[in-house]
Amino acid sequence: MKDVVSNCPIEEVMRVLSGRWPTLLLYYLKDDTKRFSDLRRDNPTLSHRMLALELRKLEVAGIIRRTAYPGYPLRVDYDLTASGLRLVPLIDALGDWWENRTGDHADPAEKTPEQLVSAA
Amino acid sequence: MKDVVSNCPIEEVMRVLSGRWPTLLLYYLKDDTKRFSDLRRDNPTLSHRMLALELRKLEVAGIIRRTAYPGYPLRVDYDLTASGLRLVPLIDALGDWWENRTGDHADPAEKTPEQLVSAA
DNA sequence: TCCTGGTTACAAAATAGTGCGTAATTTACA
DNA sequence: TGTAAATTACGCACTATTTTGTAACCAGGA
Repeated sequence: MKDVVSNCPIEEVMRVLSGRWPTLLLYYLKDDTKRFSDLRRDNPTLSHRMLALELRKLEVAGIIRRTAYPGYPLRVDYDLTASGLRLVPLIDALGDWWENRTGDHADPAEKTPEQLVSAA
Repeated sequence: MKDVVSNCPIEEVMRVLSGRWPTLLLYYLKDDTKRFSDLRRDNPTLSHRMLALELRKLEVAGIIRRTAYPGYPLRVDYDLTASGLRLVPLIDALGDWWENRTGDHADPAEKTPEQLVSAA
């Protein structure tokens, strides 16, 4: 089951946004235009292969724009598209939610679990 | 580099939400309380093992609540916590963004790419 | 024996990292 | 003047690591 076309927008966004790198790259590109080598320097734990793959994925998804200039040495710029920019606050909202989420999974039950049992 | 503690909330949410199942489960539990076996029936492509793993991950993250009743046959209910419910609209927003994102990655450049080159 | 909700061990599959190759021009240097 | 070396953004093949699936096992009562 490789590429199941989902027709569900949420499933599709998540396919693009899942993983460590997409949101990270989003943030590196949020305010600036960056080059491939800039992004690599920005975080060394991201291999050039992954960077290339992720950048392409985000480009195809219309989140970032790739601008290649002719001549050598090569030169390619990356920045967010208008859509990409609109995505940023949504991701921020997730971050805020995470920070402010209550620990209500540990609270004194509101669902009459009189016969509640501690997990196996 | 196994479990890098990120201190970045966005990185942390994405670690929980990444993959096919988290958001799907969120939707199955959005309005109803479900049992393990319900969720399995709801979508057969999710293996028994993965369901157990994902449910635990979401529980630890405070997104869903697990309620186990004593006695056999076993009986365990799952539903969203208050935090989990608050997460739903944020995920919806992502879905909306995806559906309405413009194809501006293909538009007539607004960034003077006079010497633009088609990608390799 | 079946039921439910797991867990574990092992195998298979998907995903990520490493290192080499490449292109066209400039600079380095003898 | 000729040539070797560096530069940048990848693609590719091979390997390492991680994730996921499969199947078997458990508990204890009906």
